[in-house]
Amino acid sequence: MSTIEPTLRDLRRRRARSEIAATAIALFQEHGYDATTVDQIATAALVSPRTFYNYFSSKDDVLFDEVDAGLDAFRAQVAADAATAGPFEAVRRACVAVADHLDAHAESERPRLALIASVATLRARDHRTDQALVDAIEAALTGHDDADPAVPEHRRARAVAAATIAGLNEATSWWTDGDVDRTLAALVEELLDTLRPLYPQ
Amino acid sequence: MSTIEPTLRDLRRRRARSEIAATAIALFQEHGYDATTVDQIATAALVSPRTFYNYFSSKDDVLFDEVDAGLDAFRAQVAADAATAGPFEAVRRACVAVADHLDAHAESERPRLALIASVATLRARDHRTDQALVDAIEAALTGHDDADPAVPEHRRARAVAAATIAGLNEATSWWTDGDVDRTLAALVEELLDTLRPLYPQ
DNA sequence: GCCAGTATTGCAGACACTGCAAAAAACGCA
DNA sequence: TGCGTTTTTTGCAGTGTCTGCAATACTGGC
Repeated sequence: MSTIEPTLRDLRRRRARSEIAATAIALFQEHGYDATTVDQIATAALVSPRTFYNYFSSKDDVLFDEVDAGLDAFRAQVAADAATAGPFEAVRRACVAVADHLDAHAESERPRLALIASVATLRARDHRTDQALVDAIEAALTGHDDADPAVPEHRRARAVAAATIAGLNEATSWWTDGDVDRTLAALVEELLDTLRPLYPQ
Repeated sequence: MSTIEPTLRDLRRRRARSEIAATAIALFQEHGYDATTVDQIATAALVSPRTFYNYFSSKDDVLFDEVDAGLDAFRAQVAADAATAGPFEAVRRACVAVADHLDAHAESERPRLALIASVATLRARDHRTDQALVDAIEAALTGHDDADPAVPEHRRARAVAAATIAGLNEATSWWTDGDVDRTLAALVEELLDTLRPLYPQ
């Protein structure tokens, strides 16, 4: 059992998965999320509706295909930089890295984020991700992976973390809506500058 | 047509509504939100399932019956106090007022909030309320009801508003979970003290 | 006691999603 | 190449939320 051997079956499966996702997103863009049924996605992707659920646990799952990977990267980078550069710098770098990525893929990411923002169930799903991000920032501030809210210091850290993510979401929303003609990275830098006083030092 | 005449029909209707809501919430507490079907709620409330939807637009609507009224009160109080006492004080007073109310009705509000926090679709619904609260704080900071994100000053205001609400949600969550043995009002005061540096003056 | 407006209800149907078991396909190996 | 095993795909039946529609029951005013 070697560690890396992408079986032919795995490749096949991965291809099918991304094909279904691409089909679904295209339909969402064209007709809207609610107006697109799983049956339509399946038909367009040349599989049975039941097979769709073999690949995705729900209709909205299709829009959050790569977030988990990105989340892990964020967490790792924050944790790594926090030790050497302090929490604020760690958060700043990780956030700007994400922003750079979104700026670079604005063509596809903007409509995707707009879609998420516009549908309640999708926003709910996004909330889970936000919680994970808050956890990461909190850990950078406290040095612990699990903070006890009975400790005032930890409460403060978590509040700052939550405030940061909330602010970032606002910035992302401006960028997504095209309300302001700046890169997301620039908006994120500006936002973190606003929140700077909350961080130590 | 006088302005205030609660018709007998209206009273009837209001009573039916709150009876269904009470029945539903009791069932949610006992069996959990997901494990409770609309059919069960209707049966327990002695109405047909179809009638349930005459009173509530969805299963989760039942848990957000009075929030709109509370929201209006919050908005009004913030707007009123902002002019005389400044944005921070206005926000502080309004938030503490809400917290006091929740502390006073902890018996019923704590499980209700716990329920909301534990179910994704309910949290999504809560998000709408949060947006309205952010709007209210933003208005207190900018003096305008609709802020244009193209204006840096407005971006800053909205970011601060979003950060505040996010922090308040964290505080509420600690209180709801019973992780920390303090009143919500105390936690809210503490939180706003943390966020104080973000507000003008 | 009748009439108009309102509330309640049943029914059929759309849609998301699940469990189960059969059919089809892919794979490994001789 | 052919065969048995494993995986994948699929159909089917069913649950649950929610909607539109039309019939029925009811209420309040005259």
